[in-house]
Amino acid sequence: MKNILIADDHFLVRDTIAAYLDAAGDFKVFTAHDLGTALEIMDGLESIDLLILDYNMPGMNGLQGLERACKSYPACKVALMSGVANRDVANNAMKQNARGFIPKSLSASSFINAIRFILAGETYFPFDYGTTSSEEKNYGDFAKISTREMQTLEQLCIGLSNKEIARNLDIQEVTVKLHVKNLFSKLGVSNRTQAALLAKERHIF
Amino acid sequence: MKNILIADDHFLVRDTIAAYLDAAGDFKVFTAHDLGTALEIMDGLESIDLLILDYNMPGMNGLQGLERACKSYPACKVALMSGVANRDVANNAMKQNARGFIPKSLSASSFINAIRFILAGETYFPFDYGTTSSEEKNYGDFAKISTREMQTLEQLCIGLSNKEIARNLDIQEVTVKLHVKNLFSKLGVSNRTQAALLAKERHIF
DNA sequence: CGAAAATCTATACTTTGGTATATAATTATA
DNA sequence: TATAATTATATACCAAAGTATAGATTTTCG
Repeated sequence: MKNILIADDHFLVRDTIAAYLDAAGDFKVFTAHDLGTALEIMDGLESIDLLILDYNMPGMNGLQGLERACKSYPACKVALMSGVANRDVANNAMKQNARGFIPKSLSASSFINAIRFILAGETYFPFDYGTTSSEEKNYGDFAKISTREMQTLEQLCIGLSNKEIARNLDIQEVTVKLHVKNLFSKLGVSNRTQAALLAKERHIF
Repeated sequence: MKNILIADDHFLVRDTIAAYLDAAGDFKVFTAHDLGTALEIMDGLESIDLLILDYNMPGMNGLQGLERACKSYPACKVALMSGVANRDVANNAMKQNARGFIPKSLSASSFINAIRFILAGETYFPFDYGTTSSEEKNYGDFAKISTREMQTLEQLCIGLSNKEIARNLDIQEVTVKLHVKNLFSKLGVSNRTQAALLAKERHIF
């Protein structure tokens, strides 16, 4: 049973992956929402076998966060994960001590395989990733959902109205409507019920 | 491993109970939505140990359905289940060959116990049930949800709009609104998202 | 048959949801 | 420091959701 720590600031991405790994059975999964708390967990009781860091995450500062993690915990395998980084970033990550670069465009099964590969002591690097340095797409899974949008989604998932959400988040109702609308397009749904059902289905909340 | 057949025309009641029994582990659960299909299943491959019949269900015609089932399958234990029947009905059911009378007001754990009790060869009858013949309450679980309302709920659970539901059921939008409103009060929720989430949570659809 | 429940529709109304556009302050980061 | 993304707000508008009441039809069942 290997211990894996996933650090990503987006619930949607993080918890979906965590749930998936958990279901695989032979992993014990921990999560963090920024580099700071990730390193705190590393210092804690559990010995982590694999640390997966999101490239875009509070505290990362580009590849500085990766470097810091690699130096602080040389015994731990560290992989960089990103949905938007280009080939240059991936290459530079591997030049430091990263054991792998994981694009979020990976399928779920490929993802598991990549992780097993890295845990086995190999390094995982998709050579065909980002054929051109400046190529940047909107990868499969989800478009980036911001913190505030995620908080809004959380309240959508208990069936609250825009007015109630506004009160809870201490913002205006119009602002809630904005977040809600953006959530719809990012999730690919057309109303709040579908959004809530989708989030529940993927075990986000 | 005992075989149990639950016959109830309301998805909400039937499948919630089925799921609960299934989770208990030592039962194999079958379901039917009216007396006719229940008896068909009885004629089928599986030998049913316990048949639970809803008092209000297509084909039952009061206690006639119970009588018919008891006579057709004397080897099978038959219990009557109801959320609205009064003491008279319960008494008459026991006078026929019913092995038990199960009010829907029963708690989940009491329900399991009642079933084990009956399967063990005893008869289950709650003596304090319906202290007065004419007493009729709205019992715990759910108020009766009609066929049409259930169909509406099903479509709510995939996030459809009233207009879309109306088109699918080939009725007017106002009618859908009526069903939706009735669903809310029966489920104890205040909007369609909550209704969908509740139904999903209880694994109805 | 006759009473009760379920189903359907109509009209009318208020509230909420969802879209659009524009503006601005804040924060992150190259 | 300049640029981009996030967050927030305002105004305005239309569509959809939800409530209420009343009437009509059909089904169910004693």
